[in-house]
Amino acid sequence: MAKTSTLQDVARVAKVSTATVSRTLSNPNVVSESTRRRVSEAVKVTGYRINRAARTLRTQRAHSVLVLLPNLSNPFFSTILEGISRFLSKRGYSMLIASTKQVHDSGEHLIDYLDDARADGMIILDGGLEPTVVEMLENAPQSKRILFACEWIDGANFPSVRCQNRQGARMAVNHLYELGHRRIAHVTGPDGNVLMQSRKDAFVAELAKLGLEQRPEWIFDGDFSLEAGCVAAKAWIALADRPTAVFCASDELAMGFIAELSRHGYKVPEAVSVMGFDDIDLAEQFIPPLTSIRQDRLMIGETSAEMLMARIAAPDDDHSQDAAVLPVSLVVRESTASPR
Amino acid sequence: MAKTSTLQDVARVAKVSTATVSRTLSNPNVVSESTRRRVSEAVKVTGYRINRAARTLRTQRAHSVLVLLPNLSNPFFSTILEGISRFLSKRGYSMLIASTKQVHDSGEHLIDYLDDARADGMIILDGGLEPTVVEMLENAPQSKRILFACEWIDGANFPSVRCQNRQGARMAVNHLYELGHRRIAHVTGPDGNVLMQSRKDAFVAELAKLGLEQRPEWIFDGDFSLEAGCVAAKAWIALADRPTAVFCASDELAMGFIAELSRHGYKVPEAVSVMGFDDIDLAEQFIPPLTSIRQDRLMIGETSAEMLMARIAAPDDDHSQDAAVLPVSLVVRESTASPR
DNA sequence: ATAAAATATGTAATCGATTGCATCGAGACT
DNA sequence: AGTCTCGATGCAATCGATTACATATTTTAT
Repeated sequence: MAKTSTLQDVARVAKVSTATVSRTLSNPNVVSESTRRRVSEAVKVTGYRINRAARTLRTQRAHSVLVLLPNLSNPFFSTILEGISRFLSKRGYSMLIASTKQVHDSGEHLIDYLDDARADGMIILDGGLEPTVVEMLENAPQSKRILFACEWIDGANFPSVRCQNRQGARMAVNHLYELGHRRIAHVTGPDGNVLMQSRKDAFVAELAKLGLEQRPEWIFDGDFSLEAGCVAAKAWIALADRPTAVFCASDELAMGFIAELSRHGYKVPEAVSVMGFDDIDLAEQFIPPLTSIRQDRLMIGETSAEMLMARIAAPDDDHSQDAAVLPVSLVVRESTASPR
Repeated sequence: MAKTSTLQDVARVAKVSTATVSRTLSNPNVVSESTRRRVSEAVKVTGYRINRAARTLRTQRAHSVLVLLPNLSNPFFSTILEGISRFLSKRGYSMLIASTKQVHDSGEHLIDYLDDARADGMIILDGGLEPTVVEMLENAPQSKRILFACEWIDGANFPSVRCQNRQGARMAVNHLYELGHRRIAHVTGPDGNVLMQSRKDAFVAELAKLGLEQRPEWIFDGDFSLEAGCVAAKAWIALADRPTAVFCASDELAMGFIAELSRHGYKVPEAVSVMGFDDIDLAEQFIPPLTSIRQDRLMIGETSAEMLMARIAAPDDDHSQDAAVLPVSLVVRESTASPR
């Protein structure tokens, strides 16, 4: 059972120094054509694989990126990860995954991942970090290698990739308005969440702009989850004076909302139009198929990875303005209709 | 901006050798109480963080594990990842994620991850690897640090963690039988998949055992996806002589099936009882709430991580019989009922 | 033809932590 | 007192790749 071979082995076989082998591999155009061939041959013969630990130690580059999720079991993130991973693997980078909660519970600090040469950069998909953690990240010498995606931290100066949340909410309201709805409710995301705030603010502003009636009891506090959608549905049912349409801040909310309504005998969109946000895979197969605001999660992932890599490659360039805002689009399906 | 400090720095501050610092950190009981205190103090003062690349290089232990998925954007895996990550982070290990397809496309070999000191072990959630790849993995010197979870490779000798697929299928058939169904159909997983095979075999065997009628056209070829469920539903509708119940090999299949039926005006469970397999989060909120076979994905993850770590820690022990088969349970909801 | 410049390659230090071996001092035993 | 043990610590080699610098060789310019 052959131990995995090293640069030395390759050098010996190719009858050159390790320096030459190393150069052949990382900077082929500085070595002559003939040695290049000899070395390539030797690499093949020995089955050489670079030892990443050694390279990392010497170059201080881990060639890997950490992706931080609030919660690993949330399927919302899977496509984003796919996008990140695609970009990274094209560049020979690996993807580490951790959840903020677990890192915290295990007594580690987030910054350790950058500190201890495990990762070169960090993509954070969690806008709900504690202020002390945020402050630590901002003041860390590695703060330039941190990027937020989807969510972000208000007031902090990290680059971020996000979708047009306000625009999405506006599109939602206008879609419902054009169908003829004049009494429109909203189920929000979790308290304090930046996405929920953007979407809610834009929702309120758009209602105002259209001159629609607004009532406090037509805004239901939620948290993006199915359960919260159910709770909101109960609240809607309990209203004496019910809105004819509901814009939910996430597809899961909308699904929970519809599910709960259905348990009480209300049909969508006949009794009420309901729409979501995100356009997750299942939205199309839900009954009724869900009208939603689509965000391109694959692109969010790819863009994040690309921006982070650029910052890692050139940390001193001015990236301070970096903030990609990706477009959203309205996907009309069957959960919305004109009020009867 | 302080460069991150090294063992040398700590040693200097504590006025001991680097050897002593290293021992204090990794094997505290061989150093005296007093130096232990001095070193701890120095660690705190300097803000020392171990450099993992250096440690990996020296010890040949990366303290990280690679998890391989067939497809990153499949939300089925997220809870499993959560389970794996929980266990790993407890042990100070990191989790790398990659998809078999991407690794393949980027021209790398799977085994490279173990070869190049990036990961100490590998959990593979993809039973659909190409035979040449499987053969390479089997013959690699690192083959003892590979484990399959959920899916596995028939004929290969890797340890694995899986759920009781046959038992689950039996429970499904019996549930439908007890409701009074005598004409039961099955929508399978993808061709060649080990899960689909187990579930289908057990389905067929159980029908036989109960003496129920079997017809080739009552077995619909699927692939675990929503779309395949829709296709199967169309096929069901086209049948002259329809089964009264359908056992789908995955929840997504069942959802697609039900969604398509609903588009054609058929209601579940009135027109036909439908059940799934997996009990994904959404099953409960689907309309109608889905009867399913529940597998504990968190436990699959944790068990996998635990078994793999044991093999990494003691590669020479005999683990050849290792195969954990985790229990499944029937969750009855509203998508199944007695035939009218 | 000769100096200067450009190209190709080798030598050896280095990244930071671990660990086998050597050393030293203190207590135990005869 | 002399020898032996044992615990605590230090010295220095080591893991494998990269790279500044030195050296040797070839090309170009004058």
